[in-house]
Amino acid sequence: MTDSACCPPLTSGAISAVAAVDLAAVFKALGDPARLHILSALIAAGEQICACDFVAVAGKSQPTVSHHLKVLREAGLVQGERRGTWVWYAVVPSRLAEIRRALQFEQHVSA
Amino acid sequence: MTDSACCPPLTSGAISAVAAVDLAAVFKALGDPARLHILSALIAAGEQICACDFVAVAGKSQPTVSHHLKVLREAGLVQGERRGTWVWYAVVPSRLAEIRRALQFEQHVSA
DNA sequence: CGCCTGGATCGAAGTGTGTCAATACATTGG
DNA sequence: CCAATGTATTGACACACTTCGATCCAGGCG
Repeated sequence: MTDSACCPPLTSGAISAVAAVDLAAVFKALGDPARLHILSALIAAGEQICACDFVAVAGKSQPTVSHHLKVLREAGLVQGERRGTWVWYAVVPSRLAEIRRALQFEQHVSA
Repeated sequence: MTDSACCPPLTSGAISAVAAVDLAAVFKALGDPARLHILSALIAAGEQICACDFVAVAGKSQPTVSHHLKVLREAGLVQGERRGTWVWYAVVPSRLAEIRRALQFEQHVSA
């Protein structure tokens, strides 16, 4: 590294290693079209949606959809509630808000 | 599908297929800790950063960092400008704003 | 109780991604 | 023009991810 020419003392970055891994995990969960379709349907609906509908929404097989729902669940983006035979899913708005907040990355632009 | 019991006419979701693929691509670019470190450093700095610094920021080899910078570039998240021997990178704020907006997914909650 | 349906899990195949060593390209300096 | 340094590309390898068929688990219904 040519310290003399171009290098401010940054070196460690502004985000912690664990925070980076955590955030990356959430973004990775969002980084699939099928999962975005599911999430979009949930948000557009504004209410719970039966898991059985996501097969049509995502255009994927039932096991695949179940897998995607698990990923979204583990990312804290959706919540599943068993109601009799069916499982109803809902978005977790606070989680979405968190991510939006993270996306401005402490960009405290001096208000 | 048991239409009688649980299925509203959703079926197609609220986001188009192409939009889903596009958005997913951006989120995929954000879905790596090394890239988040780079982006975070850029935003925290609030100014351009020499590419040579990212090796320390990300803790990865020079080719790996170059690869990540390419991914961020192609996602429209950062911009590189060659200035003599070095290349200086800057974040693209409008792109970040776009993504934050997408994250509320047309949640026009009846305003 | 046995059956049926919705949902999750398992196993496997194919593809994509992160990583680095080696190398090529670009620009400055002698 | 050649050497030196910063950056990008290539090739290769290991690992993770998406996908689906087959199977298993759970809850209602005859």
